[in-house]
Amino acid sequence: MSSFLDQSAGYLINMTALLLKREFSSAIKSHNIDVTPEQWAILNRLNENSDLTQKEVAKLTFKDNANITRMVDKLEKKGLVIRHSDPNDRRSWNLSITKKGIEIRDLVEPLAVDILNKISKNISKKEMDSYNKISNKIINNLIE
Amino acid sequence: MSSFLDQSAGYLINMTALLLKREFSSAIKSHNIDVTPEQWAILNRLNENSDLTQKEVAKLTFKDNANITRMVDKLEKKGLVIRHSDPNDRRSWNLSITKKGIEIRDLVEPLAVDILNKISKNISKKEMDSYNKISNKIINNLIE
DNA sequence: TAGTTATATTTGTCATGTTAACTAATAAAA
DNA sequence: TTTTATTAGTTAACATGACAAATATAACTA
Repeated sequence: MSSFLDQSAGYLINMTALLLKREFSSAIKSHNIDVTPEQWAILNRLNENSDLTQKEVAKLTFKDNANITRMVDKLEKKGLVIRHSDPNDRRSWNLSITKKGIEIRDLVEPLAVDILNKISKNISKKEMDSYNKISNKIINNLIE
Repeated sequence: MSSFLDQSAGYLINMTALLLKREFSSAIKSHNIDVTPEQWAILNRLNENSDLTQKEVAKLTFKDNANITRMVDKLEKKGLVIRHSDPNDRRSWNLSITKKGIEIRDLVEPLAVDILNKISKNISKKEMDSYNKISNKIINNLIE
């Protein structure tokens, strides 16, 4: 016996995200790259925007400040990110990605693209556009 | 500057699941119910099927055996689940949900339904059906 | 039957997500 | 300017997820 919830959007969203993250992690690992998907997301933001504060990274990644602290600690230890003191506000850090950080970011990007291709199998571009549009609607319904 | 990945299916799936889980957790907490969404998922399975082993629960919930051990520990401590020794295989447990477990499960179900309604705002039934269908396709692409 | 292999669960370790409490620094108000 | 409130970041505690190793039992095979 199985619940009607098993085919609900909630269940499916959760399942999809779980499998997707598993796939991404394992792709990164199989290439012997020492970074997690979450750490990569941070590297990505810092690659796009230099001198973000931790708070700004938290906002961009929809994560908690406390998490960012810990993850930046790890990224700093690995030499992928540097904390610079902010001359205007001694409470905050300006973060920058290192050369090594950029290298790692660039190594992972094609793996992300591969996975995007993999999940799109048997799904037309039109369908995927519609899927993404509805994802955005759901996100907005949850953010409000 | 933002990456093309920000509107990719991967990013959106991840974001949707994150917000959805946050919403669910906070709904449960705001009703002062002492259970996590993941624990509720287990209660749900045991409510549908009695005498599942931990391995079976793990398979149904797509989780790790080790995680199930720990979550069942917590559910047992709270008196929501009982471990019965399996007469045919002394390695495994047969799990059953308690009366209190069923009560908790039943309290949370309407909250899950509320959230399903909330995320469906401005999305037609037809659109949502298509969304779910594509979710299933993506899941299959990831499971293969 | 003895020895090997497979299985179900447990335990430990590490990363992340959530929450609360805390520190230091800035901003606002009296 | 002194007090008060807010803000950025840190730390600690707990739950989950992934992974590896360990234990006990079951199943298989020579």
